[in-house]
Amino acid sequence: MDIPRTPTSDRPVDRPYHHGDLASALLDAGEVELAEKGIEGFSLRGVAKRAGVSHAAPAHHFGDVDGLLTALASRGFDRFVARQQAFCQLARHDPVSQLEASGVGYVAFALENPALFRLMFGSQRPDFDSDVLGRAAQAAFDDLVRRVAAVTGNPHVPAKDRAALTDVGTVWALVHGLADLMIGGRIPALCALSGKARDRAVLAIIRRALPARSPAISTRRARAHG
Amino acid sequence: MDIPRTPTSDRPVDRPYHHGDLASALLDAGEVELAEKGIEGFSLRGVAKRAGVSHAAPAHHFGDVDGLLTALASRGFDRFVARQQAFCQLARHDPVSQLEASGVGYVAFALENPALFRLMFGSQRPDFDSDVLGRAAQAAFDDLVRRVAAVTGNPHVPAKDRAALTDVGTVWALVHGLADLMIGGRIPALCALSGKARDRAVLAIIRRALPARSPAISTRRARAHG
DNA sequence: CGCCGGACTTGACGGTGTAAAGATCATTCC
DNA sequence: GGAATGATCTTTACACCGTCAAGTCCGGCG
Repeated sequence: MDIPRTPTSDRPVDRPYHHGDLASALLDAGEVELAEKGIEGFSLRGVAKRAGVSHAAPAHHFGDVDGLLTALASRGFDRFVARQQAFCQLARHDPVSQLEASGVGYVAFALENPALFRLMFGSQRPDFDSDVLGRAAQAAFDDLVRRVAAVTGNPHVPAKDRAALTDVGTVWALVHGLADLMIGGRIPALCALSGKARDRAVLAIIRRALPARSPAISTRRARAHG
Repeated sequence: MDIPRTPTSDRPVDRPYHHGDLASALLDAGEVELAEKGIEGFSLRGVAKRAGVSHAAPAHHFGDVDGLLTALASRGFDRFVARQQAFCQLARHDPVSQLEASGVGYVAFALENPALFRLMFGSQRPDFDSDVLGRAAQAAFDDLVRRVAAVTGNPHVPAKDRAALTDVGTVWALVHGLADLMIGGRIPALCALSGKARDRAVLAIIRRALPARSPAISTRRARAHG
């Protein structure tokens, strides 16, 4: 730290008393804190220290620690869908390839941001009833439903239609489970891989579970067994 | 509290200074604390209070909070495999039915013990390098590998054989993802169900992803795509 | 110019994990 | 039998945490 300071304060003199955009600075600091300390070691005071402000400053903008975590999770969902879209744009444009690419992107995001991913899917602390987070999470879910529907050709929403629920649930559960297990290092043979090799292995697993390329068959088969 | 106490102490007089089996009493209390407060609100002092013992007593037996959580996770894995076996015994004895039942048991355990499940699979705090937890977790993994191998007929271990890795990874990821998403309430249409109806829906999803009943086909198809 | 209100700091309080030292008791050894 | 020993549990203390209340700073409006 070589920022000039007044003799009596730790606050840099070139930064005004009013930060200007402390809220987003706290979000940036929070993301770093989350990535470094993990969700279990996350601390409001640590975030404040990273942003160079007093320990109580975050509460002023986010209410309490859960408020900051909610905002972080919301931001995470935005980047989450963006990451999946990035993978989709590199893939072929048929529905199956798009769904597969989206799944590989899902797993890639999780491995790139393990603590954030755990915050988004494995924590009780973010408030999913809040407007901003609720909307962000719903958008991610809608994306998935849309891509699955493009493959199956079933236009119904999963909440009402049993076959659609089975279809979406299968894809989502598979990809999500893969992401969660790999974050935790529970599949050593898979976690040992990296980069393209890892993406290929993930893709193989996704294809292994979604072998039926023609839409009608998969949904009917699921119904026959139910 | 109507337990008789000495005037100078909060310790009940009918319990000796030495508890006798405090370690296992702390494990019981820890399980309750975990279930009630969740992994995020879990506190060593809370466990000590539940066990009626001083706040520093747990550290003597488990070192620190992570030590207690490690022991709890280990116990959890034991009950986890037992729960799956219970479902298997009620199912038909062919390999496919056994694997399916095991998956339904996996999800059932997760929903019955959400916080414990999250501790076992979604937390960095338990020490999986410790002998007792490492062994318990490995036993659960071995069970899964064995049941999958019984279906595919592939005798290789997943760590060495790519097709076996794909097979086990697929099943595990699917069931695990289902469990984790349902714990988090992320699939409302599924979470709304309960009891037998829920088990049927879970079974439908498992069957949807494992449609290939004959072993050779599935593994070869996975290889052809990789 | 005055002052009003949001932005941020300071100080304090209860709760938490854990290290160190003290108290109690079962066991063993003479 | 009686003392020594060591494990078990308690007490005390400290640093860190989240959060509340009060105080300080400063842009903007009257």
